[in-house]
Amino acid sequence: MKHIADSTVRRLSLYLRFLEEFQAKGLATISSTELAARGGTTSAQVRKDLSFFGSFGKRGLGYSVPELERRLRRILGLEREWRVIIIGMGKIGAALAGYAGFHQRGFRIVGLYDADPAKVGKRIDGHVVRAASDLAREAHKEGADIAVLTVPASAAQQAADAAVKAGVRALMNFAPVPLTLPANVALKNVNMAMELEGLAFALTNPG
Amino acid sequence: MKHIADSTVRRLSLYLRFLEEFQAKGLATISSTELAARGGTTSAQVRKDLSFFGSFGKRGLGYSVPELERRLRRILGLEREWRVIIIGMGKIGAALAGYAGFHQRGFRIVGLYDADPAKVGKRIDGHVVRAASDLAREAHKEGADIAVLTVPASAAQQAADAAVKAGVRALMNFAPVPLTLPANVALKNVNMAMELEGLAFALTNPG
DNA sequence: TTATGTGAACGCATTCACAGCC
DNA sequence: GGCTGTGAATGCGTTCACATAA
Repeated sequence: MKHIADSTVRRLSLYLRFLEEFQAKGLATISSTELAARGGTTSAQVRKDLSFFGSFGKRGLGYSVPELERRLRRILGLEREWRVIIIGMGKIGAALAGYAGFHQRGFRIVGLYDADPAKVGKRIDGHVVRAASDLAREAHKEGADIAVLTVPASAAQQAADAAVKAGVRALMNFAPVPLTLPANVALKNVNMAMELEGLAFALTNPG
Repeated sequence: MKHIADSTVRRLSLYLRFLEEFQAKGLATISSTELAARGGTTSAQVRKDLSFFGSFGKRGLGYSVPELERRLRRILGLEREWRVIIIGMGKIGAALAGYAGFHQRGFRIVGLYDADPAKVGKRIDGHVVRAASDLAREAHKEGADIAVLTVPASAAQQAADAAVKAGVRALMNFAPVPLTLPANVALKNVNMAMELEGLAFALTNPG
């Protein structure tokens, strides 16, 4: 398949959210213009985004809400369940363990890990925290697909390596360090402080 | 000033992190090539990013680490302290209240808010949680610059409006809804579930 | 008439390549 | 010689505009 831009994938996620709302309202069809208005983009953008994956609409009418929703689910890979582990049970990690937004989207937490013996064995949101040293073995057994890294920067690369060894093929990294990974492992960096810095920049350089 | 791309600002934040590391190692100068290697980009990209703001380097030599660090701080608006409030003391909000990464960067928490009376009055990381209904008055008094929104989707727009009324000029929104704001208010949306969906897409459509 | 699907045009971020300076 | 700074070239995502279909 043609390469799809990151920005396109983000918008597809957005469209899916809006479609769920429209679905809940009982609307049967929706036009690219309506979807665009809801998502702060343009109708041409919506049509172009969808056209990468096929022709789902009816000319003169628009898109069938339930059908487009189903198509987007399939495109985004949300028709199956994804098994997620979280490594690092600090505040952010523990908060994510109980984040409802994950579960709603078919992401299932199958393991929580921490290197601190004081935390190992404790229960967080119904999961027993396991020792980081058991990660490779346990996570492999659980068939983990995705790992969320909420460990200190100094431990991030090691944790990532262990996750990869356990068969994880995608990482969401909250640690503020660049990770080195095999080419076939997907990576998404999230950095709260950097987001705030973006806002500080916007406030400092208005316009 | 010329318009600066979002992606450029992100990289500037990255460069600053790396400069701090180099500074800690006692290195006096650094080349665009070294900075690029550390940040997963190219030397031309580094030089172009910096050139938007002036000429900080020495031909044949590179950049002075402490000077470039200072310059980046100024560019990003990190020479002053920013006053931050967090609205919504659910798990994510409470976790962010204690996130060290904010404080290290000069972001100071000046208020925590929640609509739930059961939470109001409680202490979280040294701050007393205040009633959301007092937001406009209190936040104004505290001179809040930035608000972090960690409320349910249904409450997000209302909370955003109250924050703006209190004089906040930048919002970091964790709620999965598009916000409508005055043009002069900066906005950054963060959505964990959407990030995970991006990984699911990458796993489903490899290459 | 209405709204999709898409090639073409556009604009902007990235990369190239080299002149200029240390 | 080494590395910056920057116009020029490139590549790519977005927007335009219209042929096409309901």
